Amino acid sequence: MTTTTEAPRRGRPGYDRDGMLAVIVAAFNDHGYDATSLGIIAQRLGLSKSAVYHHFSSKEEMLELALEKALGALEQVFDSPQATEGPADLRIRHVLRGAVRVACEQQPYLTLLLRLRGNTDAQRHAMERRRAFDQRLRRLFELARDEGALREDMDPGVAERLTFGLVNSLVEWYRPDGPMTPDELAKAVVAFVRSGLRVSESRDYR
Amino acid sequence: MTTTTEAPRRGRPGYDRDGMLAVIVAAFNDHGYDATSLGIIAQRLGLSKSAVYHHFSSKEEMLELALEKALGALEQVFDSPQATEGPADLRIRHVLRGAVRVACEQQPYLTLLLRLRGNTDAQRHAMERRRAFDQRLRRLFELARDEGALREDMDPGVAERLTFGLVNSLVEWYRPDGPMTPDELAKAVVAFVRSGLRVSESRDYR
DNA sequence: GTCTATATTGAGATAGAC
DNA sequence: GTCTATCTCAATATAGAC
Repeated sequence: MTTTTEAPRRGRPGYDRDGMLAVIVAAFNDHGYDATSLGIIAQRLGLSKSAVYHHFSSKEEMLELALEKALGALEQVFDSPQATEGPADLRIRHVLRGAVRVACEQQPYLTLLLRLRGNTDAQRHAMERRRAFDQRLRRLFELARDEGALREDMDPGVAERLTFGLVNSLVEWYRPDGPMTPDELAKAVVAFVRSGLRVSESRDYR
Repeated sequence: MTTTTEAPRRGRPGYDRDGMLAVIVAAFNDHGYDATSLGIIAQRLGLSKSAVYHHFSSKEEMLELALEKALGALEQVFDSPQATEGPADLRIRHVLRGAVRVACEQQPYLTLLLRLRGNTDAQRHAMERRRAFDQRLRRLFELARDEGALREDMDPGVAERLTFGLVNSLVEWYRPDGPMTPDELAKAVVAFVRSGLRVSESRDYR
C-alpha cells in the first residue's frame, strides 16, 4: 500500500523508518519544519538524539523522505489512462478524486509539502515538482474550456487555482477518524466544483 | 485605511511600527514564525537586533500585532447589517466578498494567521478568535439550508469548510500586482461557490 | 534611537563507550 | 542500536555607551 521505496525493517521491533517518519512528520507539522528540533523528535520517539541519527543521516533527509511520499502519491494520480484520455471534464474529475484521496490518505505528508517556503535546495526542488503537477492540471482546465465544458466567464487558470485551493485546504480539517470517508468527501468536492452550492436542478452527473 | 490601532509615528522618518511590521511579517511568512530569528529581522530592517528591541518588546509582540490586523479585518466583515440581516444566501455572499477582500488586502497578515499551529498562548488565543469567525460562518450556512438556499445533498458544515478553504487558499497565490483586482476575484469566487465550473444556464445572480 | 558586547540557552551534529 | 557527553554555532534578550 505504500507508494514509495519500501523500508526494509531493520533493528529491533517497534520502529522501522516509515513508522519513525510518521512520528517525525507529525512533529514537523506541529512546529513547522525549521522550528522542530531534534530534541523534540527524539523525545516523541522515546530515543536520544544520537539514536535518531542512527536512522536518519540528517534532519533534511527526514524532510526529503516525507516529501517524496506526498509528491509520489500526487504524481501517481496522473499515471492512469483516465487522467490522460477522454474528455477533459472527465479527466478533471478523475484527477480531482485522486487528489482528494491523496489529501486524506497522505494528509500529514501533503500538509508538510503545502507549507514549504523554498528556503533550501531540497525544498525548492520539491516545490518545483509540485508546480509541475499544478501545470498539468492547468492544461486540463484549458482543454476543458476548449471543449466547451467550462463556463465561459471564468479563466481556466483561476478555475484551476480555486479548485485545487479548495482541495488542498482539506488537509486543514480532514481527520481519518472523522465522520466522512475519503470517497464521500471526494463526491462532495466533485459536486461542489461542478455545480456549486445553490439548490440545483439535480441532474445527476453520473 | 488601517483597521487596527494607529501607530503614532515616532523616531526618525523611515519606519513607524506599521512599516516595520510589514517587513517583519514578510520574514515570518518566508521562514515560519518560530524559525524567523531576530537576526534575520534586524537584517531585513537594516538595524541591529537591539535597535529592533527598541520598537518591539519581544518577538511575540510582533506576532500579536500582526495577528490583530488579520483578525480585526475578518471580524469587521460581520460588522455590517448586510451580514446580519436578510436572507442567508445574500448574507453569505456579503461575507464571502468581505473575506476575499481581506485575503487580498491583508494577505501577509492572514497568511500568518492561517499557518498558526497553536504552540503558545498567544497563538491559541488568536486561533480561538478565528474559530469563532468560522462558527459564525457555519451558522450562516445552516441558516441557508433551513431557508432552502443550499443544495440538499451537502452538509452545511462541509459546505462551509470547502467554501472557506477555497477563500483562504487565495493567500497562496494572489498578488496585489497581478492581473486581477480584489473585486474581480470576489466576483469569480462568488460565481464558483454559487454554481460551480460547468457551463451554466447563466441566469446572472445579480 | 541605535550601537557593540555579552549573558544564557538550546540548536544540529559527532565521538566513543556499552 | 542506543546511550552520555560534548563540540560548535546561533538563538532571544539585556546592559550600557554614544
